[in-house]
Amino acid sequence: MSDLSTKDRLLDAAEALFAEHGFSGTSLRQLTQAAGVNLAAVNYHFGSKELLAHAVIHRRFTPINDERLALLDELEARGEPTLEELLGAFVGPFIRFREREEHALTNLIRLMLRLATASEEFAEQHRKIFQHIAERFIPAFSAELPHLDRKTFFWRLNFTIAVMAMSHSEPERLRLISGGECDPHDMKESVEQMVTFLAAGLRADAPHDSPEESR
Amino acid sequence: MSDLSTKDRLLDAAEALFAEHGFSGTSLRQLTQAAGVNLAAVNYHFGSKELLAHAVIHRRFTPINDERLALLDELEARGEPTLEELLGAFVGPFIRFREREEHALTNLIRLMLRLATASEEFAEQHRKIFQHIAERFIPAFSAELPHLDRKTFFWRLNFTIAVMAMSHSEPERLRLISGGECDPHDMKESVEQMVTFLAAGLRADAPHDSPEESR
DNA sequence: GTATGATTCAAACGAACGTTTGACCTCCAC
DNA sequence: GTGGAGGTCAAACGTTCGTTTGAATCATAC
Repeated sequence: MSDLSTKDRLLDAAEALFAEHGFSGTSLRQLTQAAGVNLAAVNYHFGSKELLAHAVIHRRFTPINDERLALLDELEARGEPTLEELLGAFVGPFIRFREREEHALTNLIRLMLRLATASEEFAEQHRKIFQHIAERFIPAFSAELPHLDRKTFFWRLNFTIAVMAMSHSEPERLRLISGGECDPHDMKESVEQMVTFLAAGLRADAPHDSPEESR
Repeated sequence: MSDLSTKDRLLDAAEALFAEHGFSGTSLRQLTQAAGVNLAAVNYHFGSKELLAHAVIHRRFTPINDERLALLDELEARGEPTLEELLGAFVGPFIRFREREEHALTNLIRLMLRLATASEEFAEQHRKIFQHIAERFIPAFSAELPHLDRKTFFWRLNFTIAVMAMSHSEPERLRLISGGECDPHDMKESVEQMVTFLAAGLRADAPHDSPEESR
């Protein structure tokens, strides 16, 4: 059927099935059958069902986050980047990944959201993956939003992450609420809409202009 | 332990456990034990594990959505509402629910997001729950954003829903990325930050000022 | 008190689960 | 060709799953 290795076929099948039916909702028998490999292959190659899920996450997010950091390096080497450029580096790698593999990212982010609440061990793993991203992007965004107090800054950064995550994890809701008028898979439109909306939200004046705390 | 009916105790336990471990990750044995009722009670009162999940969703969202519609009625009776007032009616009932029952809403929205992708039947059920909300709020928001073409309007409405859903379903990420500086459970702050951010994003000029399509 | 319907209970049903095992391939080094 | 490591395989392990059953218990009406 395919010339991929057993390992890769398991990762591909796991990515799709875990996202569709959840971690516990997917049995190793379904999974190995979908991958066209033997039932015992999961435990042979990955050690357990749980470690397979970790491997699925890491395979995808490592290159995406590397690209985000590389883009930020590039921007900062050219001088102080604009807010729009920063947002482009923040969301762009996800968009380009989706252009190459349409459904993989949706599956991946759904899986991520599900596993994050599944166990402390998963949460800790995921925290590690995004630590470098936070360390680099928080100061960069902060420098472009000097009028915001720290609290407001973090609230809005969290909103930004929410928009990104949900846009990728639940793309079909856009089609549904728009009555089919919008195409969530138009990647050029997606990044334009996201950056415009988020830039305006981030730039707005802080809600309480005379904060009693943390300026 | 409590004077609640068997039905209510099952709904409470299901809401918490489904959200924490997922639908398939929660066994009826765990669930009935947590509720302090007999294993057979789920099938006796609800018919099946799946129908119990439906009941959990409906019990909570029906009053919340009723309150959202009532607030909109009230606003429209007083004349044309501002964008901030509309956002207040859109997000307020969730906030007030969370003030009463701290963890219930987080559990509920997580469950909703998980079940939405679980099966076509679930998705259809959920579509029905929000149909009236869409029918009433879309024209109201649209009237306050006359400068937006229809496509841009729907993209941003979807972003708005994303911010609401994720803020409630993953409150702890805000605390994490802010290094503990922000309190996601400060409800007054939450609604202020959300409304300010979303209003600015919604009001921004459309990304392509000379759209070749749908004005 | 006794009949009746609603509810709860312990026990059991067959099916499916994640994991382990040991035999069996395959392929390259020697 | 012989040895051994890496990989695959069918089969079985004990456990847990959602659901069903039929008897026991409860509340209410007569």
